[in-house]
Amino acid sequence: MGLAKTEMFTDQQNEIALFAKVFGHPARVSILQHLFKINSCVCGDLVNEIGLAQPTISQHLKELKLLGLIKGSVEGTSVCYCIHKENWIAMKSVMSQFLNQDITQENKCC
Amino acid sequence: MGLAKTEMFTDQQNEIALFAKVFGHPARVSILQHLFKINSCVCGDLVNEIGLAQPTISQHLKELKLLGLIKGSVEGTSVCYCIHKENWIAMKSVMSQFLNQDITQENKCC
DNA sequence: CATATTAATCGTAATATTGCAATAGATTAA
DNA sequence: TTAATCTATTGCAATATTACGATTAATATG
Repeated sequence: MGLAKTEMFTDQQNEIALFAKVFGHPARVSILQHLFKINSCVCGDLVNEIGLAQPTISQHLKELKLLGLIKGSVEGTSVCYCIHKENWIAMKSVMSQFLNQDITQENKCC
Repeated sequence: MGLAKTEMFTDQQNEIALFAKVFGHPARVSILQHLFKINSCVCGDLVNEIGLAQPTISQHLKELKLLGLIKGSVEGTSVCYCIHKENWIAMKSVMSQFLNQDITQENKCC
């Protein structure tokens, strides 16, 4: 079906999955790393940097923006995208809780 | 196309994306949380716990196993699945590096 | 205004993902 | 061996994702 049955999971589980999904494509990982590195950006740079077509990059940026992980402001004919730091920190908190579940006890089997 | 152009990204970027992708579905998030919670498991439990059909759960388990995040051992007619702790820690290291990129400097714009 | 520049949107093709019914495989118990 | 139990696999339908050419929208510049 291609459609996840989100209604049978908790809000927290769905939120984790949504964040993870957006990181589930190397182009978006690359975009975010680049934005962190140069600490400021325009879309055209990313097209050159990454090598996908402009509409493709634009679409990936849209998804990142939709989740609030980046923000963009118009600068003349170009758009300046950068990390939305407050939201990034909030996202990290959600993901860290998931990644750092208690791993100390011994398994009862396996 | 539905096909990511992985060849234009680094191994690290592709690895992050692969891990993230597997967390990109709430059923797999839920399965992992349940495995952490009870610290031992069989597939039948998960079918009752999560509410998806048995083949669906089995398929999600397969993906988690493929990435090495869980391991399963046959126990009679059932299979005992649990977190692969060493691999989980290794995965956490990769994901943490990505999530904890330097966020301290001020943006040059935005 | 006309043109250039840059990013967003639309439309579409190819592929991937999700979910489950039906079935097969494996193991135990009688 | 047969039946019961549990998990994996197959096959398929519905939806999602990815990528990009063509186009549009918005803003600057001459």
